[in-house]
Amino acid sequence: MKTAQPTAPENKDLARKLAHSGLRMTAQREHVYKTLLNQTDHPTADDVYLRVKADMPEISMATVYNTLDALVKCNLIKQVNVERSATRYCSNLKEHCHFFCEECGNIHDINFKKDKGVLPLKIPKNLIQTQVDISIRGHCSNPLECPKRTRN
Amino acid sequence: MKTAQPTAPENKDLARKLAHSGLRMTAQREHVYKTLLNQTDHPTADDVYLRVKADMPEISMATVYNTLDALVKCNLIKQVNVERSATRYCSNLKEHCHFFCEECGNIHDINFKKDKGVLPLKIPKNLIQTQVDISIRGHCSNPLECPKRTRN
DNA sequence: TTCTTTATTTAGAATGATTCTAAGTATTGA
DNA sequence: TCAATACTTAGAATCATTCTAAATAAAGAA
Repeated sequence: MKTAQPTAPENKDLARKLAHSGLRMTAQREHVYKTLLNQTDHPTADDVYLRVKADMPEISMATVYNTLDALVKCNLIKQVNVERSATRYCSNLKEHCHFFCEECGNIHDINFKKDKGVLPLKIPKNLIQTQVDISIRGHCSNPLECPKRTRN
Repeated sequence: MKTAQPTAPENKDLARKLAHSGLRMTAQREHVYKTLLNQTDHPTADDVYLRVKADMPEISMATVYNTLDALVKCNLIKQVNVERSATRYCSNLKEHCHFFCEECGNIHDINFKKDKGVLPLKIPKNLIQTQVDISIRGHCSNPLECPKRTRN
């Protein structure tokens, strides 16, 4: 295992935040993090793998996934699309969004208020929007209404 | 192939909407659609497969997927979580949401306005929200800024 | 130091949702 | 009744991700 350089200022910060979660600073983690900091696009795990591989040819895909998970847990990066389990379908055609319970896995429909407000977003003029999806994550407060789901 | 019963009123409606997209009414499509109409949960393709299979044991998974796609295209049902390609990561920790260009596949960060309004949602009291994700789909209006992406 | 424990990395296998393929079957319209 | 097209099917293929087991590295104790 290569030793990381914790002397650079951004590395000190990374090392401190990793340590706060009981994780060690490693050369692999440093490379993955630096790669993400330098990118303005939203790379996939495979993108990150290929970019880091240029500097560190021996890194493995598993390490990239492990490191991305670690960085997400340390609040150093964010995941753009979280839901990776099976796509779900519904026949409710009224405009609504979804509440996903992280404990039981159930999805509840949430209706919009009649006098819809405007979303507080600055959308650049060159981007034409066709659809807005709002999804809420959280949990059901009543345990009786939030039974642990058996199947995913 | 079993013949569907286009005499029932909801079947007439289904047949009409399918025909509007140049699709035929079949027993399989009728069963899949009826199964979704009867469910208040948000079943996965596999859930639908198992439920339809009870009435129609010979149906295949491929048909369920094909039918779900067809029903989505006819605006008869909706997909809850659309993004099935690789998860993406970003190091922008400011509160923001994402604009996904359906033409080039690029993702742009969209910032919130400073004086954030309240989302026009009626969230039941028993649901405790921890996170709200807003994602916008559309396209870049300037073709120069929206080059077709080569890799997914 | 030296030992022990624990963390990390790795290659490759396994998984799971979805899509593809090729063949067979049904329906339509000429 | 025939030809063209649509639809269904089983099973293979794909792709992102997770798992596994072994090897390596670092940290803390003696």
